[in-house]
Amino acid sequence: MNQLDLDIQDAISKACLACFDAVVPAEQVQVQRTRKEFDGDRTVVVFPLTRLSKKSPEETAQLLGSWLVDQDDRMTHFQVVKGFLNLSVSTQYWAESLENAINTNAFGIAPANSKSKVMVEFSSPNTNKPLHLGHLRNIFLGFSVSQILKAAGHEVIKVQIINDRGIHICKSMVAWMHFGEGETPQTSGLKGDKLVGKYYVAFDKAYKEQVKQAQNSGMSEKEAKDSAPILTEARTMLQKWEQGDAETMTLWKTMNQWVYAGFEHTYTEMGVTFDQLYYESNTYLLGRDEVLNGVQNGAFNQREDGSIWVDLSDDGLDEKLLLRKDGTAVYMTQDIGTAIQRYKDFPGLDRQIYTVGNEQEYHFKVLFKVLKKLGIEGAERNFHLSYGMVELPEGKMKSREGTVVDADDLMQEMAQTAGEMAEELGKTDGLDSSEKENLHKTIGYGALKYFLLKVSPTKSMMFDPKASIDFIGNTGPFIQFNYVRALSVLNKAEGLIALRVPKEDSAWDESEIQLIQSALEWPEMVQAAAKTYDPSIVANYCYDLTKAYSRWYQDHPVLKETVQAKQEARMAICAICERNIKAGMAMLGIEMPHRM
RNA sequence: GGUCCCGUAGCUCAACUGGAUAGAGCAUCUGCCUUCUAAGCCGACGGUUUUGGGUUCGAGUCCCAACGGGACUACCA
Repeated sequence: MNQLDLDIQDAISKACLACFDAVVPAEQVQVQRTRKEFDGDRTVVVFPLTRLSKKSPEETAQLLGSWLVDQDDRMTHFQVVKGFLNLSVSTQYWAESLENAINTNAFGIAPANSKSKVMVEFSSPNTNKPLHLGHLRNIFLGFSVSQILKAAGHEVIKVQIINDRGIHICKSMVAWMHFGEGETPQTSGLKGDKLVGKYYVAFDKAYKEQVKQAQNSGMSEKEAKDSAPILTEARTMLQKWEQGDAETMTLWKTMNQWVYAGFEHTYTEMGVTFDQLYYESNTYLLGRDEVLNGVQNGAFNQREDGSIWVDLSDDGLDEKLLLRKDGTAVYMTQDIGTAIQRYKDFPGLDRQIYTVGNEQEYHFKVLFKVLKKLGIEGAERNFHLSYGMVELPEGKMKSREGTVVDADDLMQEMAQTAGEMAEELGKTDGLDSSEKENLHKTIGYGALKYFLLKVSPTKSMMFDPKASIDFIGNTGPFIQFNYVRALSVLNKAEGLIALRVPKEDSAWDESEIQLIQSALEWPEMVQAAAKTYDPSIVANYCYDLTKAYSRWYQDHPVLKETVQAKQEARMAICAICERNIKAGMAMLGIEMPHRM
């Protein structure tokens, strides 16, 4: 909440005491921006106060209004509509606030490291197949949230846990040994993750054939599925891996390196980086001791067969397995170990944010409760940044059915479409080929990121590859385009018009005062987005501000304006919009072009 | 069966966390380039917020029920 609203709350609280002899805590006074169809800038909702004033809503509002206008010289006049007290704030106040904002370095951004240290985990891929559309939502969300938290003053550590071990990797390895003929990314010209993914598919194909054959020779389906020779091979390989067999380890390392190189390429294209990587092969054994300690402390209980469970029925959850009877780890065991390890790796870590799909909500509820039972201080502050599935028109993505939308392909298509459109509109005349390529990527990737981030994370969303992503309307490129226009004005005005904010009423019109108010809401938006871990708040703010700017831009020329004060006022509007939009889009991981 | 999400214009999404006449974009129709970039702007069309109750000055928002969609409920990861 901004200072003006706080002051109004405070004043209303005092006014209630003075006028009605009633005690109203300031924070209970509802202050909001006045709807545009009414006269005024700020609205106080007086309905809740009528019980104390013992007067009608209109009468109450009248009394409070005159008291306030009398006391606070920022208020010029007021109007009462039903139970709403609409206050008009002086143009001078808005102009001064705008001046402050423009003179503030990085307006809306809190000082670095002024708040607690947080860790954001996102992406967290398997190493047996390439990244797809679902990963894109995850990665953009996680990255954006970390940028937002940083802007809100937190120290942020971006991590991913790489799921680099297990039966799925062994499947790719076995298939490569059978069918690969020594193929490498270099010899095949394939991206490493694509190459490994290709053998994962090859495994599945061979496996299905073997199952079918076995069934044809009279075996039951279950038996056939369980005893397919190629699956047995994969299992054997997993055992060898766990024993540290040298040959297996070498192949495993080689193929994983291919995948990492492939992922790295994709992350670079996205503009995404990590501060620390965790590998499951290093962490999957962590956690067992923690669980055993928990048994000692009485936090968990061990059954007769030796398996260890946590009883969360008091928290409305079930009993949950933490360690198998043979003493081996389950997913939860590993996550417990990894979480604790991270607290050790980063002393002073306040909390961890896990960007993982909503199908794992139950898992994380359990994890946080378990951490609490283990005595981790602040475990309840951890947050599962849960997001809905990205659905395709034909239903869910299924890698086996070939309905996955590949991340690299999609990004490339986006850039290509942006290029075709730019060409058609004659936007890229005079640019060399590498400048063109960069511009097309900026626009195409911007459209994709914005599309995936403008929706609230909790909602599942529809993605139609043919129709979904547009470059006009409520889109990333729309925002980029208007940013470029603002930038263009500022560049052309440089040296001609001073960046100076005039205070007199005659310099401003109503639409400009509205724009100033929207621009001044920026810091609150950053805080709100950080508090709820929700980039869509930033995305929607950027759009709303851009839309308002674009409307205004249409009939408020800057360079051609002849009245100096008005010209300066318009310059200031362009400047603050340009800055806020750029900062907001940066938090979404979206670059801004200089022309388009 | 139990738990959790979701249901708003033909489609994709908003609605400042209980406030005023529910807003944008797409699609459809229609105007505006001799004007700082038309990937833009103006206008029109489009709604019983799934349904039925309840809470109160006031409900898309909170509570209950029903209907519809999704997820979870593995000694898988």
